[in-house]
Amino acid sequence: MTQKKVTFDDIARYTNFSKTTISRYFNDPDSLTVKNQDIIAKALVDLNYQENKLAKVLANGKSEFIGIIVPNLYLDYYAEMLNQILNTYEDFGYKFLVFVSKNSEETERRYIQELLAYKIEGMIILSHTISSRELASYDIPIVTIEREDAYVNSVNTDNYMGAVQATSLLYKNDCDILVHINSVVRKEVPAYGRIQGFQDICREHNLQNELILRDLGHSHQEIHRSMLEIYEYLNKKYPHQKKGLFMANDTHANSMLNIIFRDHGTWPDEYRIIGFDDSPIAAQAIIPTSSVGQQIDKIAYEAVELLVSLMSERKKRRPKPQTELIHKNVTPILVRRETTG
Amino acid sequence: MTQKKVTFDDIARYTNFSKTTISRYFNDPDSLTVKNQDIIAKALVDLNYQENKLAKVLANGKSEFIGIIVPNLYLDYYAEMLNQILNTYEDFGYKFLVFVSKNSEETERRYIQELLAYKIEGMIILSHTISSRELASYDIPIVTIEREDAYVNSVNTDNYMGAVQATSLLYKNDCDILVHINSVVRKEVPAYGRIQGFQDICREHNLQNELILRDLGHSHQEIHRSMLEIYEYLNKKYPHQKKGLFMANDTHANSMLNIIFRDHGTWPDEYRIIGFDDSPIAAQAIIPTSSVGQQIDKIAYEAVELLVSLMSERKKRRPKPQTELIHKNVTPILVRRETTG
DNA sequence: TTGTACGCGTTATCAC
DNA sequence: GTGATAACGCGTACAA
Repeated sequence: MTQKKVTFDDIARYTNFSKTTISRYFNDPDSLTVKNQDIIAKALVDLNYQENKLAKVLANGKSEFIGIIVPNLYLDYYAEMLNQILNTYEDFGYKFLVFVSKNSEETERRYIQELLAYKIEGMIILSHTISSRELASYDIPIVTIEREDAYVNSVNTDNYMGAVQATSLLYKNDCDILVHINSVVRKEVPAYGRIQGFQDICREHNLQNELILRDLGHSHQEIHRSMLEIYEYLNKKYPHQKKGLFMANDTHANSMLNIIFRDHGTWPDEYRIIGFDDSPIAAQAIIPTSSVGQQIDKIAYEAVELLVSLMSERKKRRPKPQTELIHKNVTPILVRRETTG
Repeated sequence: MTQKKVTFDDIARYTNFSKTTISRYFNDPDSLTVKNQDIIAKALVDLNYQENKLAKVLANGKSEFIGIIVPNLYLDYYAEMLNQILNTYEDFGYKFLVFVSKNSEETERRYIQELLAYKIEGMIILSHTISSRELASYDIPIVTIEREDAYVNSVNTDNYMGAVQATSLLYKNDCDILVHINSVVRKEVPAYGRIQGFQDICREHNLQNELILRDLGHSHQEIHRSMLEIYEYLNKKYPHQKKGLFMANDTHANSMLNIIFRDHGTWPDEYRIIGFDDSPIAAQAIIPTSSVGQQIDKIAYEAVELLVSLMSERKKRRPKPQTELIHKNVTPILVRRETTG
């Protein structure tokens, strides 16, 4: 049996104050005498009061909701990012309404409508389906993470710097040939910087290098097959040369690593390998794998912090419209393990 | 500049209907003539109406919110479970407010209060900190997943059956000695069934066996160190015997697998190993690892479905109080890979 | 089929 | 320092 909720009216009646005073007890307690504060405090426990934030929202418009759309949660990167975002509740008090979008623009639009219906004050977008131009058309503060961001605020990893670090490390490992293996990445996506960084360093030091960009598949099996093909290709093309592999992520790196290791029965000097993200798999691999570690905690915090500042501006009596977009970059950290010297 | 929102009143004025008719258009459209439906539909786009579900909730009490508390998201198990739970939005329409609890009872209670303040209709609890007895004291439908559930409804994996399958498989692999390695598990937790199942099968077939229960640590490093110790211990105690290892999860299994593989340079016939959960790591390991796969999608769906039925009952004019708790079991699926014959 | 009037639980404005 | 009273946007008897 759902017991009927006790409201400010009940408390007011119980304490012989007015509804207004009860409200003030919560929002500006110091405007009451200490004595009266105690009276109300006691009444709250006596009556077992349960606050109703929805009524509050209706009255003052501040939902303290942030909407989130993530592409999935099976990639460790997104799971950890969501984790870190949710953790910011302790710092900012915003609650999160989370949707997982499965690559359909239409469903994603539905999700956004649903979020707007719940009066979210801002959005954090990690999915890639809807263009930033369309996102910007919603009249609400938005921060994206690691996706095309031409028309919206964003926080991204400095992919270029990450690639520079990774490539330089392979270079210092005296590799004869440097290879970057990645799927086809659009120029507008921050991750494109990984390709640029790789190329720039290779050019700068005049290094023999090869860029392998193609659809590598998504399932473990597909990726494994792709890596197997590439492995054989590299062995044929660059026999007895020391090959330095800069992989697009740690899953790819692990797959390639396993192939090499099983083929040799050990970790051969002929190969060097470095992944991206510093996912758990990098540390848990048969040979702990070097990786460019994204500072997920920092990215998440900065994204929420930025969004909070935008939302706060909105709540002011005379909010200044945002004049120019903010794009923050977070520098990745190179994690050196056993797959590089 | 936040444009002021258009409400039912605006639409009513624009169409010369009353507020009530507009409301009916949304909640019982067939009670209007088709012609009038069209008029209102047109007005909605003309005025660019944006529904406000919070006002709706305040009026009818149905928030369509479900609160979730997960312990973390770095374990693949929880991430995938959350993913599957969020996906049920397409089936049931409930939105999810998610909190990550970091093992403090106090913060978890705060989270629950916050959830209640937003008028959630039910809760799904995956964290372990608060006793089911206390959870039951909240006047709201609750379903837990894979945790102590004496006083609440729950959906769990049939851990006992999983252990039976795993142990039987090792037995059929002609192992001389079966070992179950786990942390210390309380009897009240569903996962305790893994220990029972292992023991029962060993007794039944009169198998030489050993139970290693101890704190194995949480970080990758700690786990690795524990596994190393256990590996050396087993080699010393059972030299030249074929050892069948039933591990508590795939992370442990992978750690042990790597140790064995690096020690031998290949996968020796002297060892058989099987993990639990069928996490990605099981397929991505240097030797694809056999595992007892939890049907996370099914568990998630059943949990939400059960919760929805409980919440629906509540919304009826004369809800029947729940007389007895419901505990559902989902049978795990044995995934055979290369670490068992 | 449509409209009137009030309620949902809180905040905001103005008065005292 | 405290209290009336009117919002906030929608649902729902009850009436017409």
